[in-house]
Amino acid sequence: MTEKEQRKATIYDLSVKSGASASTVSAVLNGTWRKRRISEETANKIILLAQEHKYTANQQARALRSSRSGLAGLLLPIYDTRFFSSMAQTFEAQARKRGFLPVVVAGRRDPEEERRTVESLVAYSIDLLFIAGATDPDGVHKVCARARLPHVNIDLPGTLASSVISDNRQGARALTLAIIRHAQQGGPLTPDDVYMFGGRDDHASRERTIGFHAAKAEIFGTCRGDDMESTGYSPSMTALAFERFYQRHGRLPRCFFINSSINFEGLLRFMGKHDGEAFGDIVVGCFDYDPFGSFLPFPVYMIRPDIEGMLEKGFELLDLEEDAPRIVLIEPQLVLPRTALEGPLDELKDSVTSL
Amino acid sequence: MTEKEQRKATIYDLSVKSGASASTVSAVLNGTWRKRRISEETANKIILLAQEHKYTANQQARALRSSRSGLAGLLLPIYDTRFFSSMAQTFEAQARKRGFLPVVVAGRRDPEEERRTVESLVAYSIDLLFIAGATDPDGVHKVCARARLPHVNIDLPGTLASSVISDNRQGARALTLAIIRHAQQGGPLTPDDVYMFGGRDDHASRERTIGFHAAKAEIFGTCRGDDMESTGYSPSMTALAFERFYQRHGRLPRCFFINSSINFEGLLRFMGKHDGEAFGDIVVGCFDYDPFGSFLPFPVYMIRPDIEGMLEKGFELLDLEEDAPRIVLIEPQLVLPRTALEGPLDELKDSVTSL
DNA sequence: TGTGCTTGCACCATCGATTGTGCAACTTAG
DNA sequence: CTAAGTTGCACAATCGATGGTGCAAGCACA
Repeated sequence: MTEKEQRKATIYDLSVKSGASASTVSAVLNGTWRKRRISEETANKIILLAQEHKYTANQQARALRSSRSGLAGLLLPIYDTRFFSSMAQTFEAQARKRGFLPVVVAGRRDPEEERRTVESLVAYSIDLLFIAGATDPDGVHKVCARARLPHVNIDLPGTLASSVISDNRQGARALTLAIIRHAQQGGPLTPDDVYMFGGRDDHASRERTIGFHAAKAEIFGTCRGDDMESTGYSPSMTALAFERFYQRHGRLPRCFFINSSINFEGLLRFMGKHDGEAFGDIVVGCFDYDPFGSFLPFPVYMIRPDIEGMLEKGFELLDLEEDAPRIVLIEPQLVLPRTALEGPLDELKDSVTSL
Repeated sequence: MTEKEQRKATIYDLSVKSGASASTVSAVLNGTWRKRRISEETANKIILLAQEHKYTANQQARALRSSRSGLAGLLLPIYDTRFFSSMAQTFEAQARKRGFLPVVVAGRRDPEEERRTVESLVAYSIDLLFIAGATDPDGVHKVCARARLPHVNIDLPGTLASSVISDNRQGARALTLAIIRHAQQGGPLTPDDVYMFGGRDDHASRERTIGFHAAKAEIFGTCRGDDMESTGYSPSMTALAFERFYQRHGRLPRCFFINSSINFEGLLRFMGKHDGEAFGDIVVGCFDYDPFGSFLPFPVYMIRPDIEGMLEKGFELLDLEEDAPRIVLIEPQLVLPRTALEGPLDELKDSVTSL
């Protein structure tokens, strides 16, 4: 009787077995029973029964009635970047900690697809949405607003909802200073030796550009404008940019700033076609962290956005339910070359060797 | 009237506006209207109305009634490995293509948490589940069976449900042959120069070990057993294993096989503490692909599992609804050193530069 | 004109949980 | 011993979509 249930138990099954009404069972099992003045005795009996029958509430029914689904959404552009997959993992942990079931979806940097994707989340009446790196945050905002869906922007700000983002400007400045100083150890440097690749016309790229130029100005006193190649978030376009630079100058810049690990993959593709002489003495800064990237055969400084901090803050903002949108800056971390940071992997219970 | 709806439209709203009954509206909008002999005219009228009002069905209600939620689950151990995040991304695309909303969750390699996680998916009456790298696939299977939830194992086989996995043995053999041959170019090699790090007592590790030893036997004719360090899937334990080896031999093995990119991160940590002399002439094989890993300052051969192929096959198996579990092998790909493969990133619409 | 078939749709129970309301039974005060 | 308050619970409507069933109107045919 306890073992071989045919279907999943419902409150009605427990109601019959316990002699209490379904509403009583419901109240007991969702924790509102004190408010409903159910006796401790009745409650305990029902809780025991529920455990015996491995009762779990049908979330669809609960959601239908209460219009709270228990689902929390995260919209990413893509997954398979260290940055976004860390985001997914951290989001998962934090959402579950708060009692939500996380649903992570990708908009593939297509405004239309972003909106459709969010619509489909809305159809599941998700309770909240984190928008991380949408191409069109405000378009997504409108979909959310129509559905009265609480949401925050993460990492890339929108104007219509609150945003939690990295301090791109300061991070870029620190990163640029670090690579310039490192490169200067190999001999004097001119502004022309310091270049920037990647990014496009979004808020993050703009801020990083400002930080990049601010650092150059601090070191060199001045800085000309012709020191960037904006390639979008595309490995292949970035590879082309490196190739062009190489054709023009016979080498890569002594020292350069790469806008994200996606663009960094463009450098890899360039490297795949050339041998070491093309990049023997370069110093690279990348606004993103990837442990393998940190150990490439030249100094790589990286910036690790504080994903945990951003998401934590994002949940806080959602709890506050303010209506005036605001922007919160979170400081990222400068990671020195040849550094393998610990990560979520280290918290797993798997560390036990089987030998 | 079309613009400022207060709440999301329901079939009842459309029923009133169209003059048809709610059941007619429902039938029209879910495509069963021909079967119900609704006239084309009525159908068109309702479809138009639905578009005007941006109607989307409440999935909770639909799920409650029909007990099909439209959710498809993927259980991962963790996200932030290139392998699993690619898996998540590919799964997302394939699930959406098939009309499901993907829900990706992580069990963190803890059998208990895996089961709890799946229970929570069951509470949402998900329609199918992919189990990728569960620590206890058969435990998860039981939870699924109780809930009559169709499921397949991906990448790590179970005995109770069908599985789609990489051909670990052949992959490991090919990888081992590749690194040995490469290392032999630097001078003669003995079996003691060829080592294996990482993995534990799971099916994948066992098969890879067999392939590894098979390759050694092919080359050296024989092979002793003392050529492995099983460290679990933990970066820190792997780092320790490298450290121990280094303490004993004063260097790393000329040539070694790393069981996964997670273990590879252990090598990074080791490298972070040592300078180049500890690994000047090593040749490494890793059973996983990471583009940055491919460009480290020594030759790295990698195996890229065919994630797309595995998932595709997984969906096929679920469609078949066989009851006898079976195992399908998918061939992985050997990736030569210094190779930046194209990936999902390249399919994005983002390639346009803003300059 | 009556019988029987088809067309086109409406009615209504149902999925499982939530929640406002009602009301016995019991307790306490006067 | 009665009125007022408290305790402990049951009842029933409801969320939105689905699908079995029933039935009127229209038509063909004898």
